[in-house]
Amino acid sequence: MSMATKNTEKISPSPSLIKRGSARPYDPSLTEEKIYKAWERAKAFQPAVKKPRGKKSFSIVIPPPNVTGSLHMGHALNASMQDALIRYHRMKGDDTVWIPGMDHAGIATQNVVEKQLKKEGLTRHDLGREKFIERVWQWKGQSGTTISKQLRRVGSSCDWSRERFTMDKEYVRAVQEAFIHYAKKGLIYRGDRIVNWCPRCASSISDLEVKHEERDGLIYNLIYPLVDGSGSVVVATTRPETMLGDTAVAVYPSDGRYQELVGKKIKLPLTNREIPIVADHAVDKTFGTGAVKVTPAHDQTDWEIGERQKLQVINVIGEDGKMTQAVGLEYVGLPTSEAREKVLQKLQELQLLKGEPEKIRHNVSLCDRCSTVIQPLVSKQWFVKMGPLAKPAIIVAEKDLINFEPQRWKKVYLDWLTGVKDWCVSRQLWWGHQLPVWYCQTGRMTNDDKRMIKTNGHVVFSSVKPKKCLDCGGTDFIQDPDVLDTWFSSALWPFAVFGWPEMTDDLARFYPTSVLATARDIMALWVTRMVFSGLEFTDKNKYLPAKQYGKKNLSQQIPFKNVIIHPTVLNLKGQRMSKSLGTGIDPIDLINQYGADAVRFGLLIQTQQDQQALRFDENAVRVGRNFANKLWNIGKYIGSAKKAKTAPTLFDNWILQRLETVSEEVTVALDEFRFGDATRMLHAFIWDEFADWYIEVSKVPGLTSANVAKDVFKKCLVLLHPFMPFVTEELWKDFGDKKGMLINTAWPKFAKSRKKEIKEIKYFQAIVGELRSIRNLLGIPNGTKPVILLQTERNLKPLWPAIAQLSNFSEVVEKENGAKWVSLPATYCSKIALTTETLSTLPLKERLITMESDTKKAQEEIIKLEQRLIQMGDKAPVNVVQQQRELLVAKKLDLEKQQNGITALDTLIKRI
RNA sequence: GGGCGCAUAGCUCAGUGGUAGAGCGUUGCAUUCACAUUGCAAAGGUCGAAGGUUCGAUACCUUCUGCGCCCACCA
Repeated sequence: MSMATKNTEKISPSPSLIKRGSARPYDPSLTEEKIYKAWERAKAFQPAVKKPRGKKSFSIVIPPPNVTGSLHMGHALNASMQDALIRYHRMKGDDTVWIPGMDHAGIATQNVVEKQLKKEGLTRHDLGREKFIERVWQWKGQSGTTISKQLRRVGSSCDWSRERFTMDKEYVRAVQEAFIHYAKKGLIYRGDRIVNWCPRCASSISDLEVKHEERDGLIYNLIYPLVDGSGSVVVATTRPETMLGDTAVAVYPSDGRYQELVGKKIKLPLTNREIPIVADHAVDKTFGTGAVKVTPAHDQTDWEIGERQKLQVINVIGEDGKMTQAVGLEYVGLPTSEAREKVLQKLQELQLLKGEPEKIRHNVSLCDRCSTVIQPLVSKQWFVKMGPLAKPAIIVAEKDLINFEPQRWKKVYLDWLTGVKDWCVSRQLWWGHQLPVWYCQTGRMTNDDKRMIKTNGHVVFSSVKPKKCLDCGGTDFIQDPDVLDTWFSSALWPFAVFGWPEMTDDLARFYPTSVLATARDIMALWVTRMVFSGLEFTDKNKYLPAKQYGKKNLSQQIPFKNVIIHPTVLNLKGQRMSKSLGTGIDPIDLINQYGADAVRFGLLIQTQQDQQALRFDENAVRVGRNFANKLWNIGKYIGSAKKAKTAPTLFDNWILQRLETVSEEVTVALDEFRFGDATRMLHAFIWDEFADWYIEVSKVPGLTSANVAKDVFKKCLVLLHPFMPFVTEELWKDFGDKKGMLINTAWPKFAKSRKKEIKEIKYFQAIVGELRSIRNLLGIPNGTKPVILLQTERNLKPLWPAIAQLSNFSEVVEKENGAKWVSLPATYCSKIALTTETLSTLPLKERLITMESDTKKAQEEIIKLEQRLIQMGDKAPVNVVQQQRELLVAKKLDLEKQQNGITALDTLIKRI
């Protein structure tokens, strides 16, 4: 490597790109990475070491993405919102922190690694648990940084020094602590329950991890003979093989057809068993024959009937999806599909099938992760009792101690918690938090571990292997092989990230958090569980049972004050963005193409209140990119102007007042989480008012002050920074205070505007607009700059140079100084006129047609107004009538001026 | 089956009991100008349908239609 190359590499940090006379347009790829690094170097994302006195804290915990995940548009939107809030509050001077991190995502991650193994022809069982977990950690190390890198690309100002992972040592401790606490409190139990079993994952999965799909199937009618030979009952099923596990036939209690049969017994075909006919309300008497076979072991509803009717439970399908020993030699070991064929064949032989099977479209339950058909079955699982936990979580929402945005989500939250069933928390996976449950192999237990508690059946709850059994002194323990549901650990996220169960400084300082921003699909799965976990575990950070659910107490324990449920990002056709469907867009591709500022801005500007879906339009990102470029060019232009302190002009005062208003509106919008409004307002103000009017006027000498232009621009950069952090930070090098970076600059305070100048400027703008229209209408070539005669209601003489410049006339005059003037159609001006000389060179004939059609429209409007006034009579409020009358007068005047203009032109044409 | 949301310009969406708005797209004009990732101008809408309330409804109420989402045990 030559010395020269080395030297060039050392040239950095550099002055701003503007000063280096950068090529246009603005190129985000030259700035974004450098700026992000500069922020990190400056530790700009970290709060002060100690909490500053008298400062409010503002904290957000990121919804932890799956460790194997990569950024999708939903994440990008999620991050853009959170970062906007974080940057805003940081600038406001709040004690601000944004905690990043990742979720180990039990099933999802395990599946990914299992798929890899499959390619090598291996299963996890070939490796064994330890090796397999090692392998998952390896994969985590490999892919786990992807999403955090991507979050950095977006510009997320997370405090990476506080990054957390749900499988970190400290976090594991929190999870164990929580489980053991529930156990001590008697909220944990183990039982045989019907669960959704995924034969492929070989694990139980929660209701929320099950998806439903409509499929075609066959429904068979089976004939069940009565024991006493007095007849038979016909039952329908889509899964004939489960009949081997039937332990009853159920009918609706008041169903006349079967009244006499209730209490009688059925001789269950293909088995030696006799099963009762029971009456249960769960039966729909209008469906099929009104009699239903009951298989408590393999159907959710049947399980519930079984509970009520005290029925026997016979497991006929095993965890491997094959028939169990319980069915007899003929079927044992058969996959359900084969067992079905065999059962049908047998029944056919016995003439116990009634008619041909019918086609039916029905819902099939599938595993959300691997789309395998769910097999409901009974197995031993650990449960958390939900009743006592849900109650306070319901109360805090009912008392509005949590603010949902949009509000209607409160109902969804409450509905879910109100109907919640006990939570099956055990999963038969290897990747996750292994249950802190130990089974004493000898029978006695000791209590030398503080956290060890005795339960029935020689079970010890402990984070470490117990040393001795309390009762029998046994030292032989086996840990339960199951792991906890991933959501069990995510539920602790808002406080576990701060070091709970230790009473850390961070926990005291940042908990409860300020805002939780998430997509709506994990409302039930996650938000509700964080709330009840928070209420349970953060009572003065001792996580003891909160005895009183008083308002004061609870509000300190709710993990967040605001829940923002943001829209799902869809594509333009309204389809879900999905990699597998090929309907997804990679945000990183967009960032590469347009820059992070553009992507953030483009996403946020498309959001609005109460929206449930966002149809992502790449055009919005282009708007963002163009806007960044516009800022860049404004910067170049204003930066080159000479500094000259002058007394504020009319235009100065106007733009300053508008700025105050916009500052206030943007601030309020941010406080109310209206990101779309905030970005739209800034875009409109900076582009349509500041650039198109103020800066254009500034090209006329003496009408504006350079220092005001700079001040306004500077404030614009501050206001825009939460949304477009990079380009604003880059420009700050030229416009900001020499001392610090924009990220640390104070959010502007605003004063009420007086609005006097605003009316004046509006009038000015209307006149310029009218003149520009006339230019276009008459087809005056751009190169031609005629003199124009103008008479206006207000005295605008000082602004004439500006009017001339902006509407592209050489000069504005007010008196008919000898030349021959022809009046033109006008609305805002009392009189607009051009010389015959100018007009005679123009294609007036064609233009007249357009003008005449315009007058027709005006006439129609007048008629409409007149009719409306008649209709109103004296029934409408006086002020409204008055307003309409004034409107009518104005319209009539406009029409008259237009008609005069047309007549004048017409005369002119005839003369020429 | 229960619940929720949406329907306004070609597209994505604001909005209001009394002139229908933006961005993108389209059309025309403009390139020695900070910016063509630009500027100026313009065209474009029975505000999903039907009733009701009202002097007046795109807006408020009811029903319907279409689309989307969530929850649920239909064999």
